Amino acid sequence: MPRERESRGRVIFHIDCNSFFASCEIARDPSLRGRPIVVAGDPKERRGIVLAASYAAKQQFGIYTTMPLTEAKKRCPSLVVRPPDFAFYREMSRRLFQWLERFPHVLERASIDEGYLDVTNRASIVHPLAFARHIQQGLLEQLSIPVSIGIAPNKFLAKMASEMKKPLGITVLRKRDVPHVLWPLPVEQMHGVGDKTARKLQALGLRTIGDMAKADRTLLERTFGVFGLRLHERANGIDPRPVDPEAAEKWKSVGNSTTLPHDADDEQELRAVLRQLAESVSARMKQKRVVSRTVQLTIRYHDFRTITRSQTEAAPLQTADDLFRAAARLLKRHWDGRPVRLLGVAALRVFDEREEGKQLDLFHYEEEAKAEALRKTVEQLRAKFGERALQMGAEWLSSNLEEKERGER
DNA sequence: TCTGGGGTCCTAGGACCC
DNA sequence: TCTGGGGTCCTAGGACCC
Repeated sequence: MPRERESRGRVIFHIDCNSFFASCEIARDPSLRGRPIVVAGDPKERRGIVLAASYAAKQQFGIYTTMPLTEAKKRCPSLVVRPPDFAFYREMSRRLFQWLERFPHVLERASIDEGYLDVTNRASIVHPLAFARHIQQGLLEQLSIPVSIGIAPNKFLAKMASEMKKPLGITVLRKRDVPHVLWPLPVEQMHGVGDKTARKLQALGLRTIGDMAKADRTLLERTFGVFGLRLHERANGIDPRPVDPEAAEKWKSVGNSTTLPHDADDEQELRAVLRQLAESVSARMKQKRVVSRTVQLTIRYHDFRTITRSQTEAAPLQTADDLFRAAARLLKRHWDGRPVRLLGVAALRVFDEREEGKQLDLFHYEEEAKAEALRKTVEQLRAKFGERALQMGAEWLSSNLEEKERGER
């Protein structure tokens, strides 16, 4: 089936915003245009790394994302620094996708600043290249957001293409271009290959995307499992994934985390942070109209070792109070008392709040089934051991439970 | 120059059920 | 007394991306 889809010859755009956070800041304050600017946190609060750099900062000063702000300032003393404003970037992202929705094509929101457009059936109306230029100009004029566009027969190649010319590039990558354009590139430039995978590939003697494309499939499968097979396919320019307009609605989790201004080992202080995180997660869940039964706590210790602990509740949660209680319980149970660098709260496996009723019904049904089973067991025990033994057992159990609860509080 | 904050997908093991 | 094989749900961690 994937083959069939491939052979139909799709036309996919990958639209990628250039230095999105920095572009948003320039859109808000046009006097920054052309100047070296970065979005970065406050170094005094240990959030001092570059989240986004304008093209002037990148090209003239060699500043890049994740570079410590102190280093960036060293390279460019006149650097303009803006603190991150994620709510504003989310709003700009919303406007950007709203603008793209004017077209009748299938649109997938892939992240805050990139999306895919399947223009297959409309390609004959306007030439894809002209259409790409139209989109690029429109977004620049209407929202002051520069984008690069990759045009290819599938998502992977479109993504690789949009990376090739920045900023404001438009790049066409056909299947037949793969051997001479993609294959000479080193493996770490392939989307999906990070540091660890690149090192493993190099250990196998595979240094370029072409090496991977021509490698033995079973070798890649033995080393990487299904991921290895996918690497082999992609290296050969094959990617059957459809552009999925519902991808963004299938939100899997909503979370917030924060690095503390200093390492903290005071429980009250940590609980106060959890309270704030719970508030913001709850607000975002309400905005998205989702609820969740699973709450996850993230603790990063001073040595950067990070643990996650989660618990699934019987009934769905959404309020800040409920999220806070669940997170605080996890903290109580799993924090080992060492100084904490970062805390995070997330709602996992979220679902539409309108489904909550159904889930609750199911929950009650299950609870009733459990209660019924328990009643039966009790009847059997009574018949076997008599009333007195049953009472003694119950007393012993409840005193035990109380002890356990005291321990947990 | 000590390393942000938002996510997704995959794997693997254990509990539990049939 | 020991034990199959399939499925689902839950939990934890790792790799990766923007």
